[in-house]
Amino acid sequence: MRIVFLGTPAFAVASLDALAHAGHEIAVVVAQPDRPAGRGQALREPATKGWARAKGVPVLQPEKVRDGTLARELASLRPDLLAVAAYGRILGKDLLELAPHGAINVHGSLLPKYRGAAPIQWAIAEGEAETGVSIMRMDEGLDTGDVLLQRVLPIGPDDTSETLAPRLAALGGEALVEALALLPEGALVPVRQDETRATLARILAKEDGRVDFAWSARRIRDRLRAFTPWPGAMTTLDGRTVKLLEAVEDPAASAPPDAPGAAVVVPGRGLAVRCGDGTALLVTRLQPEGKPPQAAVDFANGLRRRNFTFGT
RNA sequence: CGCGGGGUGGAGCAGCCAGGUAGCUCGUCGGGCUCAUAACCCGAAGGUCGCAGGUUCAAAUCCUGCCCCCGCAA
Repeated sequence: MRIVFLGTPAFAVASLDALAHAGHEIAVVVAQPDRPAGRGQALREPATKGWARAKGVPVLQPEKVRDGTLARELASLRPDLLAVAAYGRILGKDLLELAPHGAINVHGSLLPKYRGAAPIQWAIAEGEAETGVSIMRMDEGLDTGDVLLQRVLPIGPDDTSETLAPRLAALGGEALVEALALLPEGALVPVRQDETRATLARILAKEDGRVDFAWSARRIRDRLRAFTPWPGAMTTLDGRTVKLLEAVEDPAASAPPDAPGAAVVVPGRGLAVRCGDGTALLVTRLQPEGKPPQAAVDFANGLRRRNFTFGT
């Protein structure tokens, strides 16, 4: 098919690649505009734009998608279908109805759960044992369209968003190609989403990374995995930010029983931190503000005390 | 020129502001203790203090330039 692709980050690249390898024609890639990013605030281009440049596919990066300009431009390309993966904008009716086969979306969750911008992260944060991808027919809502096809993927106990996202993205690409093969035959049955089971995976904010040691160790670790690599899991010590990079639930619960956040050095292993509900977290790797990532044991060696309290 | 922290034996840090003695917690190696241990005791090796200039009798420390790492912000 002749496809107009809308997508921005690395997650979308897997779908692009899958479509191309399946023999579909990518007429144009539509991505979010380049944004200033990184130290020194240089412009950073979306991952999909990089892919398109490498393949010689034209790229559009409109600031506005609802003023009709984009729709007219895309319509002139006479696509069979709009394929969308993590584009980052809600599409209007003009775009949804632009192609004969409409607009098909790849979403990184088992809809209706985790609708929205950060489905992969919130699935991990909620401690899910499995998630998946959904191929859906888009409507004007936020991930509310009828589901055409779903594929399940287990979440490993040590998975982070960084390790899970590529697998989910690849699975999404496969599912998309499969759906497009079945679509013209009418072999896909659109299934309405059960609104009563819908949840929202809202976009992440920096503040989501702040750890509250009144939570259980399990919850803190789930969020740490979910928010890796961004926004991470951070706390403070003596007014300086400390990112927690790796941690496990501490069965020995060797942390001091006092206040949440109270920590003690466990020689050779890390830092045991008191959490909520009588649990403890053994932090094994962290990164102090302004310093490179380091083993928690090394961090402890640099401190001149054996116990202290995070969150201060 | 967006804001800021930092480069000191293998690791993480102190020392710098008030120049002169290389420190701390670990790791490594050797020895000891112990049923045993990531525990404890004794001893040892290992450092051009990021690089280059300057000031000084004397620079990790003061001044100038450069390189590299990182946090924030986006």
